[in-house]
Amino acid sequence: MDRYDPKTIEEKWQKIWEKSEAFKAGEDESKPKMYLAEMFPYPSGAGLHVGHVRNFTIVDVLTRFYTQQEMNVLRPFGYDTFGLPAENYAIKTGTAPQDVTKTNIANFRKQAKRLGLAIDWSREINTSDPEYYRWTQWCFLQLYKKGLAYRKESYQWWCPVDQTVLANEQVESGKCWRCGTEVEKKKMKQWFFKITDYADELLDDVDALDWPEKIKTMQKNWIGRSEGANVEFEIVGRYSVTVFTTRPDTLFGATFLVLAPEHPLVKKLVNDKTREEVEKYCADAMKKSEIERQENKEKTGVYTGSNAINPATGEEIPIWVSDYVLMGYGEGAIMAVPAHDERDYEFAKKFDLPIKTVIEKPEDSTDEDKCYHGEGELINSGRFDGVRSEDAREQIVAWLEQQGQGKAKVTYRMRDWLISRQRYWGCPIPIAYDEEGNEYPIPEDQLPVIIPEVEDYKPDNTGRSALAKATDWLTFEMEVEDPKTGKKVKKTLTRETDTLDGYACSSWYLWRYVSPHDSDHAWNPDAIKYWAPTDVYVGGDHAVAHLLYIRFWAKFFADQKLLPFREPVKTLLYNGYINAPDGKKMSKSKGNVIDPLDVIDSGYGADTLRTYEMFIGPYDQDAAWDTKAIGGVYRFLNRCWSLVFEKELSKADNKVIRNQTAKKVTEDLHRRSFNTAVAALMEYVNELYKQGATEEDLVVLSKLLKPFAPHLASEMLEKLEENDVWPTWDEKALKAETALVVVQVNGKLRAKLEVPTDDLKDQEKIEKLALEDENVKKFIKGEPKKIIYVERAKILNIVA
RNA sequence: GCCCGAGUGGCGGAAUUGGUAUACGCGUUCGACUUAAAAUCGAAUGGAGCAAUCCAUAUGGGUUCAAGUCCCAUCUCGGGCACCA
Repeated sequence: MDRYDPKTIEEKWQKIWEKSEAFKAGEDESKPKMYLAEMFPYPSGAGLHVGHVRNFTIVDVLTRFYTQQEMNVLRPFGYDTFGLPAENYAIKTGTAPQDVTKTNIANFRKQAKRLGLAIDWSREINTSDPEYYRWTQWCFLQLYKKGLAYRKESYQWWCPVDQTVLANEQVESGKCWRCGTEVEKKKMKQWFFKITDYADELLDDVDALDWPEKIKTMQKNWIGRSEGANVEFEIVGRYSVTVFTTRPDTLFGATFLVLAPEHPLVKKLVNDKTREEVEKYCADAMKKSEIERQENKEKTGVYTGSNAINPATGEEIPIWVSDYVLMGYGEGAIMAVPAHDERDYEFAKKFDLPIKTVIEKPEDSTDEDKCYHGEGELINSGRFDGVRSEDAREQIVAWLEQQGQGKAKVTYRMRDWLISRQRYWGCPIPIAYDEEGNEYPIPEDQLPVIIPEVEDYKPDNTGRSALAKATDWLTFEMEVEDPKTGKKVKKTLTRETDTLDGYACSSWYLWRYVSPHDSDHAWNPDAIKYWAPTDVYVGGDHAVAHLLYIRFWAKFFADQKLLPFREPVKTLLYNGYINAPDGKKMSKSKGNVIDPLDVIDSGYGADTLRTYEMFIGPYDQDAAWDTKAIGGVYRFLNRCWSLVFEKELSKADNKVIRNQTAKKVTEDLHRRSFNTAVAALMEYVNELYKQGATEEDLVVLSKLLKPFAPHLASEMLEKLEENDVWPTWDEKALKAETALVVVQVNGKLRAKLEVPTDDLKDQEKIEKLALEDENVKKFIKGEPKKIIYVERAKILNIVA
């Protein structure tokens, strides 16, 4: 071999690893375990992109680092294969999604192997494999049994292009997350998971997670817990209406009520005079898209014709309808306190409604808004006058509870998780119906409900997926318990044609990895006990959706005693994107995509690509691809190769930098500072180039390099006849014989003293040396006022 | 509008506990090798100045022996939320 040849080296080692199944998770359960995973990819037709490489390499560097430290490491891999791209491709070309998926997986697997990833390939999973989705259906049934999977009719987000409903988490600024079309509201009967049952725990447990603050904040905002009260307002002569408020202390200032246009009571509150106008207003409001509603912040509304009674004052107040009140939050109705709420204030001004101040603005308040929404003393509030608003909240709620006109209430912004999709390429929901519409879960021993083959995958606006076209599959006979008589009867049933949101399939895959071939369990109880939860999970997407759902399922299955933990991911690393050289997002249409396979094949090889992507910057920040900078990394690997294969060994003693480098790289990997770890290796190599290297220097280099450039490092270790066990360092060897002490006068650098390391303890000696220094003398007139010496920082500051 | 995060050379970035600002890499310049180029190797590289030195971490203040790091205000950029009562 004449020079560093990545192609030959990489092919050689990839074959060796494949043959020896080098990365199978260890089975010796006496060793400490480490379970790492990336967010499994959706295998698109385009193959791997540089973002995947960054994501996978982070996991790989840590996998190899912990493996070299002789831990038991589990690093599996899989594919998230249900979803729209495969189905849309099938609609266009007529190829079955099953076949498209197979081809794409084969391509992804091949490409991932060319990166030299330390994957336990015996654990590969694929969410559209019937052996996998059988257990997704089983998970659904567990939730169903406990009442946490249920059907209800309500207004839902509907994407008119993809012809399916969407979860709240999949609507981004009023648009479909997949195709960008403005979503519409459609009233439909749909399946939900009752994630709101876990709202409190999901919120309370966030703080303790070793996750990025950004993600934690987003989850907290998403859950959006508000404490307040539900208050009953009697409607003159008839029913009552319930409103939610976070400010029960302002009850005396409630001068009107506002209902959302969708509120069911609106119909009953109108009279012959107001009916026409109210009905028109509500119809218009519901026709508007969410974007239109958000853009137009000018308040609109109409009077219903009915009045309510303020339970605090006994006064009659009008009931209005307005689209600034949202049906989906709280009770879909509010008590308006225009003196202390900006939105209510605007509304009152526009429609000339009374404004009554009930909280006195403190004199020192700098709040200049027209309505004061801070705290203060109550006024115009009967016997609560003079009470601080903070205290009045509790007192007024207590008083309402006594009267039976209200109670303390916690409301969440988060809604239940809508899981129905009117699409073909998803996991069928294991439910069937009789002619009366009664639900029957498919028994667990009859799973999986297999996706039937159809001719035409196209959805239509019937609200049913293409599964409805598989008539042989759609209806079947099953022995069931009759809901009225309780007797076993044979019935002809019709299957549910909705499929599950893909996020359901990915909500439990981290547990399938521990026993991917277990045909009796979704996850094997012993294996899950040893491996789970996941120690390090790496991804750059799904801050609220996926990462909230896996937490929800973990808590649910923990309650069923099926999981021994309540949080599925200990440490989350949220990696940044890799953008095009121009700083913009890479996209096919802009033609600025860097293909990682091209980079490898151009001669750089996978090791250079991996090391470059780790060196490009902090892993959690976005970075722009730099076509030139990758050459620097290639040069670095060439120098590593050259040190082992070309250069003569030297007798030079590089003990200090060798030990320092081992320590630095180890510590940097522990704190996930991959870019500085590579920089430390570069410094070390530069030093070895200058000083010459001993065999031990090279062994340490190869071992430290292996997580980043595993093929090259393996080649180097083979030549050196060494194993890859992670090097330790000698604390005593970290210090050179002499050390540099920086001398400052009044905080400015004036001299550098080279002193024997042993003298660092001796402040007097160092002071003496410093004061004798010619340059230091120039800046000191007379006696120094004060001298500060910090041994740890090796700095001496003279205050003159 | 509200809530976070960030602003350091020509560029990507480093500085982990308040302690030598600019590690490492790119780019640029010079030199060696070469008929030449590429590759490689070596050296220099924040600004001003012959130099001593002075000035520089978005801007303006403050705390401290010492501030990129802590505090206050302002500006700019990025992200999240956004009529959530």
